[in-house]
Amino acid sequence: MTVRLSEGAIEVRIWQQRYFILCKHKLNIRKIDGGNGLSRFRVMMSDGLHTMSSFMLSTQLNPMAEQNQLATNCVCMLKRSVANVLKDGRRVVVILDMEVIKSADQMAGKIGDPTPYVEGQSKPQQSTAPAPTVRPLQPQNGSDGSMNRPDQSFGKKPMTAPSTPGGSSKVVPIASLNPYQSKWTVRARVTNKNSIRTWSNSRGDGKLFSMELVDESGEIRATGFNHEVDKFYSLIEQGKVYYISKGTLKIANKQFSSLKNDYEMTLNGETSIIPCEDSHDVPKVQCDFVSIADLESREKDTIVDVIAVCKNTEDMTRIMTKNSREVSKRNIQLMDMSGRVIQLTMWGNDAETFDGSGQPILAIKGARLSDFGGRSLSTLYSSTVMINPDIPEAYKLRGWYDKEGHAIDGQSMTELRGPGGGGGNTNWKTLAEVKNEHLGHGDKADYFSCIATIVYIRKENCLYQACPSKDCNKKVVDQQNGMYRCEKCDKEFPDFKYRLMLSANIADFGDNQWVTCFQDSAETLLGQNSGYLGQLKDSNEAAFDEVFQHANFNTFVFRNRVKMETYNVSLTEKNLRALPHVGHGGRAGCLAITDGSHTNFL
DNA sequence: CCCCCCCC
Repeated sequence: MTVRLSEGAIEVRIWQQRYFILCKHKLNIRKIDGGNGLSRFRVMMSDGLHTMSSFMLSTQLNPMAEQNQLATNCVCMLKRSVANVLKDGRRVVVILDMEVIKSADQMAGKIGDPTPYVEGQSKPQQSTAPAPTVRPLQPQNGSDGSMNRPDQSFGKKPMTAPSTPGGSSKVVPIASLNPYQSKWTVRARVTNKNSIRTWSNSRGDGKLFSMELVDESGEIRATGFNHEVDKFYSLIEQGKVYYISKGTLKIANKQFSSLKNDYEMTLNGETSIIPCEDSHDVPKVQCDFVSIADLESREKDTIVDVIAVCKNTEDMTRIMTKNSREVSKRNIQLMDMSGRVIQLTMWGNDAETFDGSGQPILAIKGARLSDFGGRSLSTLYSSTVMINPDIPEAYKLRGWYDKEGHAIDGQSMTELRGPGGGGGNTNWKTLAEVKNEHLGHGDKADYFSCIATIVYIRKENCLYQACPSKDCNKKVVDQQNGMYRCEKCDKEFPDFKYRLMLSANIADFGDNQWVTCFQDSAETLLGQNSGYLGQLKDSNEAAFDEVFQHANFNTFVFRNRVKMETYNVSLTEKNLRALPHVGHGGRAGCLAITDGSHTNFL
């Protein structure tokens, strides 16, 4: 079986759908702009007449080289590439996709007697226009067993860029963007636009927003900082299509993005963004849905796309994060055609506004898989939650659920813990075990439940004056002029709200332990709300004391978080000392009350 | 140049 190389292709600079024989490849150790140490392979190829050594493999083709598919004398067909002239005039062809159609051992050796191609040495075929004069070669069809996949080059129909301020740069597919080329335009749909965020760290501070762009070739994340936030943020509408020209491309940090692209785009001073009106052909979000049943075998913390029926919606709750921020949270249960169920936690605005009535279909792009309760999902800031999306998978699921799925309970991937959760894996401990087993001494907090009796509650400093704003519970400073200042909100208020932080000593048959109870559990323990207690404290000390007396010797089921914590013990010494403090630094979330014979779940 | 993504 003979192979015909694309003789002359190097000279006329036509790469796509052309056949080359590989002369050698080597690891290029030079780091590219913004590179993070990724290997880059440089390849020398011959078209039978000439050799050219300035082919680069895009990083997604690294496995081909690493797995030794690119041995000398194998024949390659270039499917997609981007040609590029560097500032010093050298030409580089970045190979985005290629196929080895003949391995080296199928070949007798090199083909022809090629000589190194020197720019300008041969008679130029075209002095000005780079347009091809040779007709495209037909790819060899399957007779030699090679696959004849359709060219994946971009766009079936001709694409014309609008006259952009920077001149007419060519519309290119997102998949071809790379750090070597700066003059390009993509025509892309904004599938996810994140709100403006500010940061402040040792390297400086500023603001940024990011968005996700999609065209039919692929997707990429784009970020604008500071000046570009002012310039572009308000122009961009999620779901709309834009011509975006010029931006900086750098290696994507996969740790923070699930998008299928090796690169990310940064909008810069050269960037232009122009709305595109006729845009129906540009695809919407691209998802790679994983069946819920398959989530069992996926690694924790991976980012996945899921489409499922919202089978059950729990009420929204507010929780306190470790950094004392209060945030809205809502759990829902999702089921798909695998018949399996998984819990999804949504946060913030998503949690507040979600309406699960009518059991909608949810498509979530970029949810994070957690191992909580076995397997569960959580949305991230970068997740896209689509309700009843207009895609075939959604209609299929709707039909399935209405016909049969609704009757299935569905085995859950998420085992719910704690009293009332139905799961049998509550981490019951006696207080002695908590100490002996050094719970809370690890990197992460431990959680345990116990049955214990209140033996003492400190009433000193149990109430504090907190910021009255809805989502802030920070202690305020009394300005002694009728105003109260919140440092966190950087505001003064004419009022405050009372909140509880209670130290209680609890005991079981073998030991006792100090625990800290925050607002909700403290109110449960005392049987009064914090506002009323605040009033009592100022108006009727005897009644206030009575509440604490009354709370003593009641028995509860406590659900606790335990974590060794450090805090400043002495401000009088010159050097602040941080001493470990075996902690009740956690939350004694009282989830249930027992009177010894009954257990009443709250 | 970000990269926070929370709670059980």
